[in-house]
Amino acid sequence: MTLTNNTFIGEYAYSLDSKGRVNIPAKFRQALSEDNENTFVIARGMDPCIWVYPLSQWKEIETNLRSLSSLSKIHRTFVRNTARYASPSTYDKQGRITLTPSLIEYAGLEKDALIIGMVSKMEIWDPVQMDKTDKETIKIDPAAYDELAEKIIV
Amino acid sequence: MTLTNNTFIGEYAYSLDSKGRVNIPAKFRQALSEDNENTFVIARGMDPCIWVYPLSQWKEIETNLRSLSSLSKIHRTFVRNTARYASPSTYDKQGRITLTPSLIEYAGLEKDALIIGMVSKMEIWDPVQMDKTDKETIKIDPAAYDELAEKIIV
DNA sequence: TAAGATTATGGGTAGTTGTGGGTAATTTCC
DNA sequence: GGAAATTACCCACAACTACCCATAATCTTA
Repeated sequence: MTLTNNTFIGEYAYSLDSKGRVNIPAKFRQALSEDNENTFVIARGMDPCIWVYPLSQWKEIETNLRSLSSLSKIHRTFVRNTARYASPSTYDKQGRITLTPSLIEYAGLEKDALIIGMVSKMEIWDPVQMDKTDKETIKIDPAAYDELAEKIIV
Repeated sequence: MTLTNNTFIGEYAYSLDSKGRVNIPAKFRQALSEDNENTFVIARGMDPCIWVYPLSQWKEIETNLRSLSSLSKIHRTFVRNTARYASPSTYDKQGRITLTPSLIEYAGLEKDALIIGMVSKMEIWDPVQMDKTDKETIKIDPAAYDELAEKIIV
């Protein structure tokens, strides 16, 4: 059952094949609205993982990037860092997208790949990196969550 | 897969041949709208790299340059620096553009050339220069950078 | 429960892409 | 005006990628 268009939740374990392809969970594919043309945009995450945006979502980011002027050094750097590692990827008849060697290396992917729904996008993790990050998460200051409480109701 | 007309993202490693030619990534060529007539305009970047605009985009820049008054010294300098080293370049049947010796020298290009999508234009870098610039990026004010990220990455 | 449909994974192939070099046309300079 | 140099255009090959098919495992449905 699909919840809402372009909304992704849940965790899936897949494998990366020798050609750098990973499956996109069927549920996520079904959640993708028509205007995305079966296409995602993969990019570097803030954590050591790959971010996967629906095409339409990425286009919004592109629009915002266009508003930045290259006269400003920090703007140039930001556009470069954001666009540089991004690449569109249409899933094939079997529902797989092809990852770039650069992103595979960045995320430390080898054989296994965890796909995690992040509501508006998804993340692809190497299980080892995920474990490591999970352990660090415990260290997060509870006060920070208190602050979050003001913004969001769970 | 082409995202939007005249929009460039991703990073590509190519080589500069003995005639000063570099390949333009096939994806970038496909993204170029018809009215550009297979032509880009190459110019000095603000960083030590070459900026490559679609012809139509460059025409807009020309319009903006026209609006700057020559009474102001900083305007004069800016217009001069921008226009001086700019030159149109149409790609050949194999998809390569020819760079000018002046720009090759400015960017410090030798054998390898990195082509980076900057959304509305692209950049051509020597890998050594790119590395150097990447390392300087660390010095950028994290607070200002985060603020940008919050605005741009939806 | 059994048959059919869907999903995850592997591999083959034809067309595309990147790179090198060659030749004819054009420009430059004496 | 003619030789030299430069530029634009063309061909060829190797590497790669997108697309296709095949199979096994899983889920759905009657």
